[in-house]
Amino acid sequence: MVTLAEVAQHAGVSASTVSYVLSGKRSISTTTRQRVEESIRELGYHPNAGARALASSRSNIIALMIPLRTDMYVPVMMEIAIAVATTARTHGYDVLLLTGEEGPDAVRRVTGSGLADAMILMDVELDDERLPFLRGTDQPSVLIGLPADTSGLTCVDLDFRATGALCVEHLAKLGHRDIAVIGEAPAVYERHTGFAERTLDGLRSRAQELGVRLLHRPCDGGYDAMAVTLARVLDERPSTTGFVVQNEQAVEPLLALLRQQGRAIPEDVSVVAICPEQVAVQASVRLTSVAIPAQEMGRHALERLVAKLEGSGEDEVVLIEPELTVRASTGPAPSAP
Amino acid sequence: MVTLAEVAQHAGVSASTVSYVLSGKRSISTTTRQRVEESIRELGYHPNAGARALASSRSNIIALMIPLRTDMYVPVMMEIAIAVATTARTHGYDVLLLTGEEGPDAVRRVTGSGLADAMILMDVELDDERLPFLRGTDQPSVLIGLPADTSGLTCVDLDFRATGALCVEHLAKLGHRDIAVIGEAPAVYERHTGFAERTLDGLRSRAQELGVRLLHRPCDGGYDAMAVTLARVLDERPSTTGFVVQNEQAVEPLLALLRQQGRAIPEDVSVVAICPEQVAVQASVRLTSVAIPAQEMGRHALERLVAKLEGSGEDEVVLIEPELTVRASTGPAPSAP
DNA sequence: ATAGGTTGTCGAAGCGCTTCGACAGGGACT
DNA sequence: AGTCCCTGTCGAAGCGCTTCGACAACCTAT
Repeated sequence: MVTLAEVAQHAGVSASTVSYVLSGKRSISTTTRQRVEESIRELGYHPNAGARALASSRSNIIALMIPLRTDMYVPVMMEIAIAVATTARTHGYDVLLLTGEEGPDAVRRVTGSGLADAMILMDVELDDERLPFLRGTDQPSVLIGLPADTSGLTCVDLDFRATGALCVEHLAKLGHRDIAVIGEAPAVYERHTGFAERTLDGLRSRAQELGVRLLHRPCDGGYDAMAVTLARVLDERPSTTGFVVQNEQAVEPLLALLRQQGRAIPEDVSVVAICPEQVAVQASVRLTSVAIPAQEMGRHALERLVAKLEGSGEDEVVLIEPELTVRASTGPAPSAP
Repeated sequence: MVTLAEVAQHAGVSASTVSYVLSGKRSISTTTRQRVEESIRELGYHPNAGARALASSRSNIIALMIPLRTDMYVPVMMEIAIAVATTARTHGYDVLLLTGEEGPDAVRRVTGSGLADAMILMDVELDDERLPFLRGTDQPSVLIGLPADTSGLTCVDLDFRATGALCVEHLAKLGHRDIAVIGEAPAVYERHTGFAERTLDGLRSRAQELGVRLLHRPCDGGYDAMAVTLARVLDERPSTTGFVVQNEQAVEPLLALLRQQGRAIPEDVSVVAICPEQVAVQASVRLTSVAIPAQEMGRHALERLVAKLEGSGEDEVVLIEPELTVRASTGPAPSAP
């Protein structure tokens, strides 16, 4: 293992000089800098992370807490995680992966040990039990998702209220007066995950404003669950011509079942999905959808966090503006016979 | 920040004693131990990770390098990552998330800086450029996936050769004589990812042994790609009655397209999938499948790695035995008319 | 020419922990 | 009673780095 001291000796300067070359915290003459850099390259020197963390009390590590639930759509989580990790690298940080399993203890452990300089939390519940620990420390943090009380917190999320509104608007404009909402798995609502409720909120209030009837049903992923849910919906509201789906695992089943019932998309029924782009374009019908900008969320979260670490970040709730892309799954409501 | 010294003072012992209580590396009398533990609790002490790493030259961190490609099935990656992370915690390790982006440099950086004690690599190519760096360091590592040359490496993977064989056997036993293999995206083969080729190997050699005709076609995910591929396959080999799919994104499209052509599953055609359990049971037909045991792979990899860190692990290739579960998508080949 | 300000470099202290060798005290033996 | 060996504890060194204050050397403005 090559050490700073060895580099210093090789370059004929003191250790502190090498350190300043590395950190740029003091000015160094060009000649010295070059000599040092040359030595570093020649010896293949890599600063020791532990020593650095100890001396500077910064680890240059950011903790990312991801859920280990399986009822959420996994690729979105993954995409966020990867966006966080790659963006972190561009700022000189590495990412430590924590699973939700440990819960609040993980927060304490990581902040207490100085393992990470800051943390990003995903899958935030409305009344998340990790929040007190976050508020109780001066370690910067960013949530992906919105809790009920955001005071003193920085949060990044898609504006799901607006997303809901957007979906209803689109369908209403096409003349649909009876809309069914196929939601996330019941467990997601039970645990009071903010985004699901906020979407619903947006859907409902816009529907009311526009005089559209709304029927919301949570639904597990897969064909069987979707079949049951769809049957109930059509039984209760046979006049339904518009669907909003917010559950990636239910999208394809819904399309298949509608087709199976002889309802053509978009001639007889229209479907709007709230899902990642990839799902929308790879589905059996190219779906009109509001995209979940996973990458953008990850990147945003990380950048806010870095801003806070550098002292310039204020607490703030960043809501990403939703965008609805019209594709082949929506069309004018069939006129009454 | 509470330090070791403060705990020691509070408990009326020396710092080293506290350290030994924590590490258990020397015997401590019960009374002292209790007094120290009490102080630790009372003061809310957490050992400083940096100091620990510096003094002991062990960071208790394991690096996990995940691919950031999108042509692989993401949930599997995620599941492996989570299994690694949770298993790591039970052994006292944390996990650092590296994305494939940095490539070999990341290996150098992490081993050089002592940031991590060991690493796990996913998405290994047959002639992976990270391998020289792995072989060139004495830091333990485990690969998930198999490169061409496994000498001096520890690898964990599903036995994809056996998996391929198993699929053919099952279909052959049911009387199918013409089998089409819908494979991963072309890019996966082009990059020489081991598992895809090994599966093909297993499929082919078993097919030959059993006198079954095999037609292999790579295929991108989604409906459009699948439609093109399927049309070609049926054109070239109209007598095809059995399908093996190794591409999660192509499974549902395949099923839908077959149905659309009026081919009933499993009466007219049989389909065997190589995919995670969840995909198999959530599909529109419950699929006969060979499961990809993501969790098991992650857990295995981590446990081998910990064994190596503790000095007892030998280099070794661990191939997980595939299991074929019969569900509703396979049945006897239709007898010739 | 001198005071004052820059700029570039160095030495030393110290971050919080682990670990080694030393050693006091108490059995269990001769 | 003396020796030996445990067991439990302590002190000190040191891990590799950052950072602070000091200071020499030079430059500029009087």
